[in-house]
Amino acid sequence: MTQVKIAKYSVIKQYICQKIESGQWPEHSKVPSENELTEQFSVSRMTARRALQELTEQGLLVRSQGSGTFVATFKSQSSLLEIRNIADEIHERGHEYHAQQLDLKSVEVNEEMAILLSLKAGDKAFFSSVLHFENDTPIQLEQRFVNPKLVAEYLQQDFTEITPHEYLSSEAPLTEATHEVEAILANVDICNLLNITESAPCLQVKRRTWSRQGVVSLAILTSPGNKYRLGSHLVF
Amino acid sequence: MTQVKIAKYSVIKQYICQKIESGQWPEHSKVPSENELTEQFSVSRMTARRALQELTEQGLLVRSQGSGTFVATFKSQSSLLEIRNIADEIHERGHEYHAQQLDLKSVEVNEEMAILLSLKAGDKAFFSSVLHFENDTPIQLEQRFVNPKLVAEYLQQDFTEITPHEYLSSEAPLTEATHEVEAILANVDICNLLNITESAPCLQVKRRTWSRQGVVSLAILTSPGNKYRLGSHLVF
DNA sequence: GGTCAATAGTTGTATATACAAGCTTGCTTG
DNA sequence: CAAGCAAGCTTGTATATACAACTATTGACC
Repeated sequence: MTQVKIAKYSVIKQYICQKIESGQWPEHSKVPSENELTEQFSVSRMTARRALQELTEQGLLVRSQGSGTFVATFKSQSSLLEIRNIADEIHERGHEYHAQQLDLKSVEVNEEMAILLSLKAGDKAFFSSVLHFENDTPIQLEQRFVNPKLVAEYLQQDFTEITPHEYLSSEAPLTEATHEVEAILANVDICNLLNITESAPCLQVKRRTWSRQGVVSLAILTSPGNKYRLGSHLVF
Repeated sequence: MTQVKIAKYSVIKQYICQKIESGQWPEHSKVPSENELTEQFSVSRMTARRALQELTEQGLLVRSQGSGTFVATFKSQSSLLEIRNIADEIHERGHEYHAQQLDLKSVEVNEEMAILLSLKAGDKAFFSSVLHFENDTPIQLEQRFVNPKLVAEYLQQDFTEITPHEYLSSEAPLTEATHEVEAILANVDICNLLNITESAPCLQVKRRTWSRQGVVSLAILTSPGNKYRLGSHLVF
């Protein structure tokens, strides 16, 4: 029996992450200062600092000399990869953006999707489908499959201020996701939705998140014109 | 006149980066230990450590308790984004990989490419084109445009152990790159090269690197079957 | 009431130290 | 010669301390 020693700074990181993930510390809220954490966990300031420092580098926190440490916003966290937030980009082009909810139902999953959602083939999954428009031109069809275990949690939400799709889109901040990008020819139904000919190539992005397992997103972008942009960062 | 104070750990980072970028410290080579940097720069161990630590988090170095710190390999650096290194993936599928150099010539650039390469439209650029095969099936056409200013440097290389295309592929480790992914229908020439029908959709990835500006890569992948995979990482 | 300065609190940088944990090397010992 | 142990190096964790730089608040003064 080997006792795995857990580093103190790692315990503090876990603590802070749990607070953020559970929503107890919302975006922009102030995080305990280095001195407060020092007292609370009976560690030296450098140890407390290390926890805050690393979480800042991971994009969960934002620090400002003189003012304090704060929970980062979603936007600043998802600097690398984002299928969905196309609204900003469209507005930057000076165009109007709006979305239309198409489906919100229960469907039987096929074999591949079953594996991705930790289900058995034929099981029911929650399905949400939204069409995104740029100036009344449909540009992206987004489909989302959700493990029904998460739907219970979903139904407990108060939807007066948030749409169902928005809730399902709001993965936890601690998102580790894998994306698969593929060029496809869409089927008839999708072509009609996106108002394109059947020979037009489309970009399909499949996204699996790990922190909130059981959610798979599928985005189909019309092309050409719609590009999936990625930036990697390496500066200091 | 304000004097900008430069942190000591930052100076050490710059020093190490310069050594790696210039090739003086190749992949896998050992980097000075914390104690050596402590003496060399007359700083405390914690300051030297911070430089190594941050460069490790940025993926330039790899550290191993007990053995030392080493320059990371390309592979471990490009954990996020890589157009080109499909060979490994093909081998993992148990298939054979090989590549064929098609072109290696000078071409006039169009307006768009001129901007990307900091040239004027009609200027000459260096052009390299390589076809990648999986079990004798062409799966990816890769085209590379290079600013002629870099070609001088290119010609000074010793090509006994490295092919021209490999050299042009070996961007500096400090790569900040932007990728644009798009679904397209390839033109006749490319369809012939990739041995696909003209109605088959293709995935086009355009990559611009910033650390070695003046290189633009264009990869065209046949589809379906070829996916462009991305992973984001957030673990501790 | 408005302006400015002092102050307290915050993060940023840097040092010196100590011990733990893992790897490498070389020497001892059987 | 081989096995194994010990020494010495490396990085990892943690503490205590000091000062710098920046911010927001407070309070005094005009």
